[in-house]
Amino acid sequence: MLQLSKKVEYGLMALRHMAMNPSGQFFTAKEIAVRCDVPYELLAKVLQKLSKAGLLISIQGMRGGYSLARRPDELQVSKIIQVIEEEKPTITECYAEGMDNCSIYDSCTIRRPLEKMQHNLNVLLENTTLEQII
Amino acid sequence: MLQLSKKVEYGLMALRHMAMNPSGQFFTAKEIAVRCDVPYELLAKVLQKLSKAGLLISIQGMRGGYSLARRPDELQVSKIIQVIEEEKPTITECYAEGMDNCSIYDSCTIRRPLEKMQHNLNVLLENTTLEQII
DNA sequence: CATAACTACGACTTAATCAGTCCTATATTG
DNA sequence: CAATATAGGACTGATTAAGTCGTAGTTATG
Repeated sequence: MLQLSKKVEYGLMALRHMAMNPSGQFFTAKEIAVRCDVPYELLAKVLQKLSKAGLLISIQGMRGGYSLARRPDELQVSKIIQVIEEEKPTITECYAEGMDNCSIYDSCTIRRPLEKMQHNLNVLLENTTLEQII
Repeated sequence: MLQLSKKVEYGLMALRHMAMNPSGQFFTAKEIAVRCDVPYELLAKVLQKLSKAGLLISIQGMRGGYSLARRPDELQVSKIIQVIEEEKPTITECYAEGMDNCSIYDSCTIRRPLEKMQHNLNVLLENTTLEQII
């Protein structure tokens, strides 16, 4: 309940690992997986998403790897979650997907009231940057 | 991701329904289920938990039902979630269950850094009361 | 130019959790 | 004692998360 997924956890661990080392340095997925004791295949996909979204720079081929594309203080946790999960973190699905996916959309009595809570969560996740969780 | 469960949603809807009517009034599970357009059996269990935890007063038997045991402004969302889920809302399992349930507890590099975020979430959920989501 | 060391990406399997249903017991009223 | 509630255990099905596998494409280097 309200928990981060393993993918997000692994992603944060990897990003933290990179942020703790001199900027510009490149790391392979395998190296990070070993260091963070995390399943390689899963981590690899997470890194691919982060790279595709422009949060990481990737270099293919031998001597390739990943490197942070932004300064840690510019990297919001909300953005990291959004990229990895492919959707913004929402406390209830209708905020993300609208009425089409909610069978009681019209009769739902808490959608509007919960908007405040959602807003506060947004602020919290936007204000938390990678730098703060190093 | 970071979403409330249906049980919590239904619980909040039911509590809101009660809070919007004169205090002291009793409601049956069936009545609330119909009004909120929510599965009766599931809702019934949620109400039982809330009552067992002292957030609701229950009266059994014919002409029975549930009533709020506290004022809406005394009912924290964090408490409601905790009762329904039977655990405090945590962004990562180790905060709730400790090292026994986490295979990488020792090597986990983000547990301590994330404590700030967890703390901020706690504050948010504690400061949001039922009154505010009416 | 072949090979080793990488990223990229889709398909698949398994595990875990959540949502929902059903059944029975117990309490209370009239 | 019949009707209407809460109480609660057991079960099934649906959905999602987690993890695995296979393969293709890219690049440095001997």
